[in-house]
Parts: sequence; structure tokens; C-alpha cells
Amino acid sequence: MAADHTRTAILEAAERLYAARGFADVTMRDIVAAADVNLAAVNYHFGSKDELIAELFVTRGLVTNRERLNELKIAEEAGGGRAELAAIFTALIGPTLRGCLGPEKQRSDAARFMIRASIESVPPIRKIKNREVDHLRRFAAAMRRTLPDHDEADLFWGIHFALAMAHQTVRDSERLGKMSDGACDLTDVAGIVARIVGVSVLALTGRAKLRA
Amino acid sequence: MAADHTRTAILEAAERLYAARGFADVTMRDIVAAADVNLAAVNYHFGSKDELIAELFVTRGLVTNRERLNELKIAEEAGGGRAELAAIFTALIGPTLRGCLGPEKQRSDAARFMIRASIESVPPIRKIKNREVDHLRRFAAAMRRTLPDHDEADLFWGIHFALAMAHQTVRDSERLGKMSDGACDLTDVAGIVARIVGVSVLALTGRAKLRA
DNA sequence: GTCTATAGACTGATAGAC
DNA sequence: GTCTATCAGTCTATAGAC
Repeated sequence: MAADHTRTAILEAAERLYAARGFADVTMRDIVAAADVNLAAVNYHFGSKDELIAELFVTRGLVTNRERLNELKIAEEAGGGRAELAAIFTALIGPTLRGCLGPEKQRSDAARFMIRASIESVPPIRKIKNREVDHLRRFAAAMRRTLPDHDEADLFWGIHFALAMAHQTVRDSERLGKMSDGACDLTDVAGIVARIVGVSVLALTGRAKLRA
Repeated sequence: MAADHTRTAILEAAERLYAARGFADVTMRDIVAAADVNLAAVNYHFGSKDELIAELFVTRGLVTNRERLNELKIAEEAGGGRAELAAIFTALIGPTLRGCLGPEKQRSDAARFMIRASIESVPPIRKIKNREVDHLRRFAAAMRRTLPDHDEADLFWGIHFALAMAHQTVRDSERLGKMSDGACDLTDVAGIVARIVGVSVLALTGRAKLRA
């Protein structure tokens, strides 16, 4: 009970501080002060600063991944086993973008934390991301069912590019806003998702359609 | 002379070590040991660890940006003031990708350093990237000359997405290789550039052509 | 100006008492 | 499970030698 309280207090304080100020600027002493626990408690419960960050990232990432697979499942059922290509891409990038973009004022600590994780990309987080491969292969499999005759490598490039566009939009929305002088609306999440999905679908099917 | 030697020795050692082991794992003590200079010399010549990293990044980045603008200029001259869209995108992403991808064995320390900068993205580097906006606006201007009637925001989204795909390919080539089980050839730099350029051009012109 | 030796403040991690 | 005390390691700052 008391153990749980300490553990939870650390997690909450860490997420809040990391979300607000980033990983580099927040020390373990900042966290234990905010959580009102002892310094050594972090190492006792999590092992190290990196493992604390990893724990937070895994927890939040699992939620997103579950949403993605859920949307994919719905899309496949709606299509009788073969999901629309656009629906597959939407399932892949929608949950992340909806969580990370949108009106700045109403972003939760969890969302802000995930944005930091995208931007700063510290070692513990990179390690976890490298183990996401199996998860992504499910989307490749869904695409293969929809486009059984399509070149295999193209499908993987399609996933790679869709994630790239989504990720970079979360990461660097500031630069895009500055560069376009406000012409690109970064609060219109649905519009951004549709835009990335549109490009991704076109990249896979466009050349063929243009030839026809 | 002697001043130059110390300064240069620090820069060379830092670039080599950062390229090999990343920013987080290399301390200033590692650098001064490799360069055989005194610890305080780094602060004397560069001010801080962050400013040393920034100096390296700016130097290498200027070379890439010059290549980009040079390619853009050639493309505009070839088209009599209006460059082909594909040539604009190639000028934008080609230099970076040629520098960072390709056979792993023959990558220079400079190339490996820039890959690290893409992946780890420490604070001093992020600051510099945010000031690249003016440079990117030149590509937007070139696109406006080629597509004068096109929606303004679309052009910025096009640049944003092209950079996203290029950047992510440098950043996460490992994951793509694993996910595709080798089906995506990451040593074929020209092919990758062509692929990203193709998607980018299609994203801007595809919908219009499909309607026609 | 260039460089060195040294000291300082801060970090994450840990051993051992409670 | 919690805490105090302390560790070795980090970057930075400065006084002074060359």
C-alpha cells in the first residue's frame, strides 16, 4: 500500500515534470521533491533514471498500440477481411496524432510526455521503439490482404513513410508553423490525418492508376 | 598556429568519438584524452560542451545546405527559371541522403556524426535546426514559381513531408530493415531518393491528375 | 592570447542503518 | 520499504603560468 503510493507518486511527478520541461532538464532530485519521497526510492522501485523513463513510455505506448490494433480490427471486419487501404493507414497513425496534436491548451501530461519522447528520443526510449517491429508487421499483413499482388517492399516503404510523416509532424510542428507562417493549420488533427493518409494511399496506388 | 592545433585536435577527436559512440556516451574527458589536450581547453575554445557540438553541426550543415542550393540553382537554370518539381525535391533531400546512407563501411566520420545528430537530437542541435526556416523558404519559393496556381499550404506540407521521409529513413533505417526482413534495400541511395521524390511529387500533383 | 591546474556544484547510484 | 550519508563521475569556472 505504502509502496504503491510511493511508486505511483514518483510516476505521476516524473510524467508531469518530463512533460513540462523535457528529460534533460529534470533531475531525479526534482522528481523526488515534487513527489515528496526520498531520493533513493526511485532507484529502489525502478532501478535507474532510464528505467523510470522506459516504464512511463511503455505504459503510454501500450495504450496507443491497443487503439491502433483495435481500429485495424474494426476496419478489417467492416471490409469482410480486407480493410480499405485508407482505413489501415488511419489506424496506424490516427491514435498517435490524435493524442499528440490538437489544441495545445487541452493536452494532458501523458500527451505532452509522448511528444517529448518523440522529440528528445533518449536511449531507453530508442531501445523500446526498436522492439515495435512485430507490431508493425501486423499492418503489413493487413495491407498484403488488401493488395495481394502488390510488391512486398512497397508495403513496408508505405508504412515507413506514413510513420515518418506522422512522427515528423509531431516532432517538428513548430518549424512547419514558422515556415508556412501559419498557412498550415496544425490544430486540425482530422485534416492532418486525412492528408497523411491521402499521401500514403496515393504513394502505393497512384502510379498504377496514373498508368491506367 | 598552436591555437589552431589545439582547436582542430578537439574538433577532430570530438567528431570521431561522437560519430562512433553518440553524444550521451562521450564525455569531455574522453575527448580531451583522445585529442591529448587539457580539459579546460574545450571551454576556452568553445565555451561549453553544447557549443562544441553546435560548432560541429553548423560546419557540416553548411556544406549540405550549400549543395542543396547549388542543385536547386542548376535545376532552375535548366528549366529557364522554373525547375521541374522532381528536381526541386531531389535538391532538397538528395545531399542529405547521399551523405548519410549508402555502404556503411565507407561512411566518413562526418557522415556518421550527422546521422547521430539526426537520431539523438540534443538541445544545441534542435536550436540550430529551428533557424533553418529561411533556407527552406527558398525551396518553397522555387515550387511557387513552378506551380504558381497551387495552394500555398500544400507546398509547405510537401516540403515538410519530403524532409520527414528523408529524415526518418536516415534515423530509423535499422527498423525498416528489420521490419521488411531485408526486402527494402537501404544501400541503394539513388533508388531511395527517387522513391521519396516520386511520392512527394505525386502528393502535390497526383490528385489533380487523377481527376483529369 | 593560449593553455594548465585546480576547485566547485551538480548529477545518478549505492551501502547500510532503521 | 524507507532513509541518511556518501560515492564516483559529470560539466563548468577561475586563477595564474607560459
